[in-house]
Amino acid sequence: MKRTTISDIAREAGVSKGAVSYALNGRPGVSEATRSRITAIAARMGWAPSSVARALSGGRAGAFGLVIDRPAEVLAAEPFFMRLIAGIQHELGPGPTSLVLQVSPDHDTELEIYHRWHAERRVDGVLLIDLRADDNRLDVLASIGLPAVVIGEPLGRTDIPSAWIDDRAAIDEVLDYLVALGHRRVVRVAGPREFLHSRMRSAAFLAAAARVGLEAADVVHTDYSGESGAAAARRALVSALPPTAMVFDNDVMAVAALGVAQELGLSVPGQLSLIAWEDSLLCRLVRPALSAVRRPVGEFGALAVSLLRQVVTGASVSDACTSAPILVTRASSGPVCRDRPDVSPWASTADWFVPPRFP
Amino acid sequence: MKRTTISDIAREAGVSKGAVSYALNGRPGVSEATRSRITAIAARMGWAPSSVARALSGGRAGAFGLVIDRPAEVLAAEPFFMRLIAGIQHELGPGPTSLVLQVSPDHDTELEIYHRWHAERRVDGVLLIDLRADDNRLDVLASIGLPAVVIGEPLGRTDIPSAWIDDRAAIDEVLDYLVALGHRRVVRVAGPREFLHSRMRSAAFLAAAARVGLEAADVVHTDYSGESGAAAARRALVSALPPTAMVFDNDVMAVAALGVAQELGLSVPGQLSLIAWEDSLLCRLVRPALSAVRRPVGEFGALAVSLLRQVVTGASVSDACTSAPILVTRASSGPVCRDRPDVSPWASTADWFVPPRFP
DNA sequence: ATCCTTCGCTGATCCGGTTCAGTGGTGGAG
DNA sequence: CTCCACCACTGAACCGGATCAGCGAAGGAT
Repeated sequence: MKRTTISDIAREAGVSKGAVSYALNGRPGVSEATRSRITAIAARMGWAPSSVARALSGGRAGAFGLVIDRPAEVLAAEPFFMRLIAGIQHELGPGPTSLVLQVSPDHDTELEIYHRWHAERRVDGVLLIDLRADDNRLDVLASIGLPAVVIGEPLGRTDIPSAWIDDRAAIDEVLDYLVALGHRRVVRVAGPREFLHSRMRSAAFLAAAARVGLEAADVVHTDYSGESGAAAARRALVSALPPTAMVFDNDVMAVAALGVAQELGLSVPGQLSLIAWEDSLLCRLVRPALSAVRRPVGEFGALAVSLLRQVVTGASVSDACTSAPILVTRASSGPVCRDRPDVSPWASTADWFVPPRFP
Repeated sequence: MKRTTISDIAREAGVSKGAVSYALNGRPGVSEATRSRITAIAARMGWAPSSVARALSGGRAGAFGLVIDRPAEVLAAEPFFMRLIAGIQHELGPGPTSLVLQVSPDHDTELEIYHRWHAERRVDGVLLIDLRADDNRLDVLASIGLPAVVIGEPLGRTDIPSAWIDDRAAIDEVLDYLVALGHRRVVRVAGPREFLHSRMRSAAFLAAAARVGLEAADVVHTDYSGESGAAAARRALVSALPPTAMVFDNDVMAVAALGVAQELGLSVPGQLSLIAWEDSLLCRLVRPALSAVRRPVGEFGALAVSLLRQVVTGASVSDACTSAPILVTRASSGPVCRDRPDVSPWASTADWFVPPRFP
């Protein structure tokens, strides 16, 4: 199964390899007549450029890399990554650039992967995700000279620009909505404190809470798991002054909290409103269905790819923002129940203390 | 940021490029003393082989390809793919082979991608998923000579072997379990009829139903979506002789059916047992938690990679099976309620006919 | 008619490895 | 001592494109 090369085409057309290269790449150096003749022959012979040969001589690999440093279990649970990947693919399209994906067990391995990819010239640039507060990936990548784009929060760098979603605006929208419904005590159940996006959303939440004059606004950091979301919800709901609304950093924790509320005999949304971050099938399938902030995740990935395209050409690129996330309200959020006592009625009984059901 | 090449090492060591190549690849042709000296220099200079150069001369691309032909929305909803990818990655490890992923909008595009990958020499082989009954991918790949492995069902081919999970055994286990609980009428809500795995599971289901002597065993094919799962459940449950147990081909449909059962006022598992295929967070988070068949999806991907490794070396490989899937029973399945009438009590009322809640 | 420019194309080189035919030197067998 | 086998290594070709200097021919200006 011999594959056709430009040499075959050159022989067939009776010209030199160089002429074929010019013709097929749309570069000047051949006449239009010759170009169309060569193009026709190439099409007839089913030629496609060898990505490796092109990469070797051109210095480009024709691929972008994405390392995901999350446990496999979390990856499977979070639709975010697949939607992101789908968006990346959509932007890459059928073009000459493909996506190389690697799941990394930890942070150090991730750095090793970047080093290896660079040394092997396997990728032309990488997409960075889940930026941490003290993240050294930016410095490492800058030092080895591997182009990169952050999928996350704006950092104001021109060498490593960011694609970002305006979560701050979404948080404002959510709090305005909750306040309009009469909520005065809101708890945010955030992701890991290490993640910059989680931190920034927490800061935005506290700022918005101060702006709208909430009576109480707390932030609890978790590991994104259903278990920790349930635990956070349980602790908040059995406290002396429980919140009337809770905002979660993903869908899994919100669903887990819904289960906790049901165990505690709390009606949702009568006594407790729940809002998830990241709309998903999960949000729609549970009863009551969960209100959620729907973020343009696919667009997020696509935007990052288009930024990275510019960075690898050597351009100085600035941060870019996706379209705005929107709050999708469903049955899990509603007005505060007027006749609800300040101190929860079940706080005096002991049967709410059920063991967590999440194995 | 000049990257070191074997020429740099050769100059440094005072030997030829060829000697360096022999030394670094552990091939005979250099003395042990020279080899260790060259290896040390390479390590000191931070050398890593250029994957493209190696691919160009060696004829191997150093990558495997995976095309996923499912809508982005389904991809996001199904944890299967991410778990599969995680398993693939784990098997590939930090080695010289990486994974190239492509999401395809349709079947024809998928074939184009294979042609392009082959012509571009971008991948050494591909992993095939979601095999269809009249799938021409096998023939196309065989004709262009691109090594492939099926992730799915055993086909008995040696040129394109299969990695497979023994779903038949799992179906036997599920039906034995349901029969032991007293169920006599079971409906299986399957995936699309086009998918071979869906068909084979349906055939296995009907065979097992005959073996254990079920009173009624029906199969309904769907598109895997929550909507169609809900519709299938609704139709089955309002029929004259409704099933007492339903087995679903994924988790999403089972959860949707749970919502339908609640709308119909059916207790789960009192009046209806539900079993999902593919255990997931979703199964654990809903109330009642769903019994599910947990399949070794990660192992599935890993096994396929190891098969593909052998195929690309030109070996004739036979099908390989993963470890057995297991049935994880939770609150959604239980014994048939003795006092349940054969004709459902709600069939006479009209209020069960709620419109589907899935937008 | 001559010079100069531009066009269209050729031939060679390069990218960074792999691989193979040689080649010089060493050592053992005869 | 000679011959031969073998070892360690060299030099060059090769993979399939990209790129560049150069070259002949055509055309325009003078």
